[in-house]
Amino acid sequence: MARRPSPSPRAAAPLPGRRVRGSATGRPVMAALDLLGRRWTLRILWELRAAPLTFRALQAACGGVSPSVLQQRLGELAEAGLVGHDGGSGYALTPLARRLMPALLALEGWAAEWAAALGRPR
Amino acid sequence: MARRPSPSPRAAAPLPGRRVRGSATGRPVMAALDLLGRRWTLRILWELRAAPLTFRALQAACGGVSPSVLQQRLGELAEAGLVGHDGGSGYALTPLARRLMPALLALEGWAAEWAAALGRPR
DNA sequence: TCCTAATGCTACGATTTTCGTAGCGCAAGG
DNA sequence: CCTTGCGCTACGAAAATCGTAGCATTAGGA
Repeated sequence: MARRPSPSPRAAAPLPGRRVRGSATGRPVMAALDLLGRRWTLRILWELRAAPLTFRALQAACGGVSPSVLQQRLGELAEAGLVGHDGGSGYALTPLARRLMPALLALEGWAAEWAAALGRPR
Repeated sequence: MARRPSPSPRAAAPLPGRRVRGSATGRPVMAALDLLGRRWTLRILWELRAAPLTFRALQAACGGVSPSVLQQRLGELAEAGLVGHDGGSGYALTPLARRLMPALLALEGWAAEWAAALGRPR
C-alpha cells in the first residue's frame, strides 16, 4: 500500500458535477432510495461488505469502474457517513453502513429466487 | 382511465438507447444490484408497493420523472418480470417483486436510523 | 541512492443516460 | 361535437458516466 492520507493539500476539488436534484422529498426512505439508486452505489457497499478494500481493489471488484466515478461515489458515501477511510487498510464500511447489511443480504436471497424464476419460465 | 392496451399497431419502437453494459458478471446478486442500481428503479418499486398506479400517477409519485425515462424503466422492470400491466388498474408489482418487499422494508427501517444518525452528530 | 512497482486520485474528451417539454392518438363525459 | 385526461413517444439540451492517460507519492529492492 502506498500513498497514505498524509497531509497532502489536495481535496477542496469537489470534482465536476455534484448536484442534488434528488427526489428526496421529505421522508428518509426517499433520501435513501435516492442515494442508493445511483449507479455503483449499491455495488460498492456490497463489495465492501466482507472486508475493507483499497481504491484500486474496489475498482477492480466493480468491474473496472472509472476512477472518477468511483471517487465521486466514495465521496458521497463518506459524506453520508457510510464509508470511512480506515487509514492503511483502504475504504471500509462504517457501523452505520453495516447495519444496512441485513437488507442487502435479503436482497441477495431474493436475487437467487429471481434468477431461478427468470431462468425457468418456459 | 382512458387508453386500454387495445391492439394499437405502433409500439415496435424500442426507444433509443437500450444497452446492457451491466456489471452483472456471474452471480445473480450482481444482476439485481445492476438493475436496482439505476435511477428511479428502486423508487418505482417503492411507490408501487401499496397499490397499482397508473402511468401518470406513478410519474407524479416519483416527483415528475420524465415520461420517457419512466417508460424505459417500466419496460426494463416488465422484462425482468417485476411489474405487470394489470389491465385497467395500471401498473402493478408481480408476486416475484412482492417478495422483494421485505428487503425494501428493511431498507426503510435502516433509513430511519440513518436519518437519525445524520441529523444528530452535532 | 536510484530504480521499479504500485497506490490514490485527477483531467479531459467521448459516449450514454437522463431531463424537459411538446404533442400525438384515443377514450370517456358532457 | 368538444373538452378533458390518459398512455406514450419524439427530440434537443443537459448531466452523468466512461475510458484512458498521467501526476505525485510511497515502499521495497538492488
